[in-house]
Amino acid sequence: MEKYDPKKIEKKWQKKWQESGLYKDYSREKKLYALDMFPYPSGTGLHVGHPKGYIATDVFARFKMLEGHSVLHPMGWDAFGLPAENYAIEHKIHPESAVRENIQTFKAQLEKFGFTYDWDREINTTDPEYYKWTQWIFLKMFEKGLAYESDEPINWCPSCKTGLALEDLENGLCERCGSQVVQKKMRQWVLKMTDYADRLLEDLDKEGLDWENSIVDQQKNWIGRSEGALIKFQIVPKVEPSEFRRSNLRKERLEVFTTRLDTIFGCTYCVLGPEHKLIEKLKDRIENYTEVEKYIIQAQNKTFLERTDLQKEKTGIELKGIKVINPFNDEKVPLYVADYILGHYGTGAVMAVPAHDERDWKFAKKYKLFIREVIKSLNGKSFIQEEAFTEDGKLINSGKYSGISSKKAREEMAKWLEEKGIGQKKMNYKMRDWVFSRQRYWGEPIPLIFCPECKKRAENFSKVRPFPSSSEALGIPQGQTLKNFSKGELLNPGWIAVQENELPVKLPKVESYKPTGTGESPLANISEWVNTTCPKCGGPARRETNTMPQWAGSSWYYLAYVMRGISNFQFPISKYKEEFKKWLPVNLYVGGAEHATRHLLYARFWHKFLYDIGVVSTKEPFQRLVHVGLINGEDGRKMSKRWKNVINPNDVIEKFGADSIRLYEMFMGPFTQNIAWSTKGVIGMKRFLDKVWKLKSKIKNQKSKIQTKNKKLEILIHQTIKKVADDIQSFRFNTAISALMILVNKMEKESEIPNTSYQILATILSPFAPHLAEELWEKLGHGESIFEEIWPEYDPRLARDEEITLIIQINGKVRDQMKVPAGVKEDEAKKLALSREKVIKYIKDNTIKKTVFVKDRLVNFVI
RNA sequence: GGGCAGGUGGUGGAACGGGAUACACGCAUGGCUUAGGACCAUGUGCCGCAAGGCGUGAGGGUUCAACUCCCUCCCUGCCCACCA
Repeated sequence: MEKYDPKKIEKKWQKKWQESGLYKDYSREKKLYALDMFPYPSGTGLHVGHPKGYIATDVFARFKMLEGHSVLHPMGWDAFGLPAENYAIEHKIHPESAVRENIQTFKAQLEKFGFTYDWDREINTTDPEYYKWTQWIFLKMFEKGLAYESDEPINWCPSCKTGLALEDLENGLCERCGSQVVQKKMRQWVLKMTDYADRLLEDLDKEGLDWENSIVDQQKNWIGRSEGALIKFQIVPKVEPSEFRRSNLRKERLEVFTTRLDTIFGCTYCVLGPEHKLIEKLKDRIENYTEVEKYIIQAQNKTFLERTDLQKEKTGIELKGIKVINPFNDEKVPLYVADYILGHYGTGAVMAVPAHDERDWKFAKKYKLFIREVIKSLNGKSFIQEEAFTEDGKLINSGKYSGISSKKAREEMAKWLEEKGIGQKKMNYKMRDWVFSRQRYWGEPIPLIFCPECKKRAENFSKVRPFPSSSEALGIPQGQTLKNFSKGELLNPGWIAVQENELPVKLPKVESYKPTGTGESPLANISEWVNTTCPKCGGPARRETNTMPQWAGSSWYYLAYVMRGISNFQFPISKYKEEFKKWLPVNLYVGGAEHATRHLLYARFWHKFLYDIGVVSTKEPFQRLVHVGLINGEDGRKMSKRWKNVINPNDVIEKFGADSIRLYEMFMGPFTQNIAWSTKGVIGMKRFLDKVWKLKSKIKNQKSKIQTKNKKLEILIHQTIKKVADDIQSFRFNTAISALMILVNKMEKESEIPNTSYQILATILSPFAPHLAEELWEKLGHGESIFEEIWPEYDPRLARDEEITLIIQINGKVRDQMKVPAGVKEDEAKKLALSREKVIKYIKDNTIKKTVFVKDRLVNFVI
């Protein structure tokens, strides 16, 4: 007999499958959209870790095809952004050709696995026809007032020479290159993601998503909603009574945010972050301003790392001459500046309650400030001089609120604040708006044009009708423009949207695509591209030269695959709505956990926006999300060039075949877990496939269905059909394969196997080892592909054993076992058990106090 | 410091509250062979000649019965981190 030679059969089937369009039957009633997080074609090629997720979706896709679904299973390239650009700079080639080369490498590698991709739907985020739509979505957001220009300080990476979103930092270092990030004020485009914070948070629970807890929690954590209150502390005016009226200082207030309003009677001082604007305003009144200024400069010079490193030691300085008034007890308390207060969270200022907050407690101890206890723990113990008590409890020393619970106090105090008009309940979020511009070449150009004339007009218009800055407060009907200006154009005077029919705004060719370092994108140097005319008034205007971040193109790509089914990205959007309805939401989304807080939040944000403007009809894009565990090097360390432990899938496929590596990566352990690679393990899979191959010689060609002579084999087959199906459905591939192995081991021991049994084996193995299964199928004389088959049905009665082994325990310890017919009754089982020699020996003359019987499982005698 | 996931043989790992270690790797012994990362058979948690005893990070608890549920603690990985 011929040997199993994966090299020979795999190429053959890969070619046939692609040519026959086997995967492109999209007409079936049942539909499934299986999606992988698409790769950055990075230049180093794939290592064996990358395809793990792709194999899983492929197994799932093939399984669903066998169950009669039309399956959409596409693949594409996320090719914009820093990795591609840095690679290009390093190798001194244009990013475009680098990307082209790398895609070729990646694609060649992927094709060897025999995936069910519909390559007709391949996408590439750097294709102008693709980013036309990335730009279009941005323009829609701009139009609705969700994009705004901002000069706020941003995180600047001096090495990558670009601004970074908070999400792009790792311990204060640039995630890409590890450089120290500095704060720099810069003009940026920012997307108002915080407008969607509540929906992004709540829909995680409300929309019935089938996501892993860990990822849901990470997102919730990142959004970081906390319920609290805003309180205005009046600043004590330092003026003579006669001047009081004239002074505008009397109106000066300090606004703080707290989640522990119930502790406010324990507020013995307040603290500002070094960035707080009030310091500058009160400059003249601060008696020790020189020292304060010194402290602030010091604090700002501290790098991100230093500020977090210095956790143990809290520093700060009092603003001498300034006091603020606690509205609840009219107490005048001192005001400090300290760098443990973050400028960007809440209002950048806190009321300090040292008795009930860890940080305030440490600070108060260090500077010997008064600590007043106002919350008593329910067990009454108090160690306020030893440590802060931060839990809820009962209020004391709190005027009329004394005696009530923390929870109730928060309610009532907030009500009081609102009545007095000096505060209110307020949600706060850790999540911030998305800094959306990058000062780099290799990204989508932001399709906006700056027109000085239109700026004047827009400003004049805004003067006539004062324009609120918050988009939700605008209340302008969707799509409507005022005096020809969209919401976005009025929010950002002078910035005019490129017309839809002018899209895409293509990236121009450029001499040097290296960052300029001045904070401007290299695009700024190309005057013939930058200088243009205003689409609104026709006057001279300039293009925006910033580009979009890498995350832009990946925030909607799952829609692009669907669009490719209809046309190659032509306008208008209405063309695609039906198709979106047909395929969305994505039924299965598989990818790395590292995207839990960035890509997945951005994509959900964009999807919700597209839902709001009527493009898609589901509130969430991804119905089921599974995260793939990493494959580490054989040494247990992360696979990387640095450790010389990288394994190229090509080499593995060359030696053992694609089916073996597919099988191995699914068998190595629980899918979501990180596990070290083992080439030995692949060998084991090759052995298994060899066995399956050789089993063919045992086929006894008989026509009848699973024949009854070999009842045990028949039962095992039915059990395996069920087990493999259940396990694939719940991503327990390792145990599915183990079940297949048990079946094969059993078949091996038989002298002959019915033809039908062998065909069932081939079918249920086919999602994992498609090439081998297809080859065997052909050899068995079938003209059609095995993937046109239907997943075999199992007989639920047969899937259960009819003879089972009943365990006999004495005092919970296993002492004996016996074979009995399934479904045996308690009395019968007891009688049988008690007649057994071993049982008699153990029981001797003890009395049986109790007997526990579990049907088809065990009988336990307690003596 | 917070959140999440984990801790089971020499290794990767199985196990609806019911036989701990399925399946695979490795190893050992024997066989086979024109010698290969081949194949076949048997064995393989620990102690013990055996009967038997002990075993799922540690300690407690619930239960007839705990890897599984509850409490306390230790350790590892990932994510977040002065978040008011």
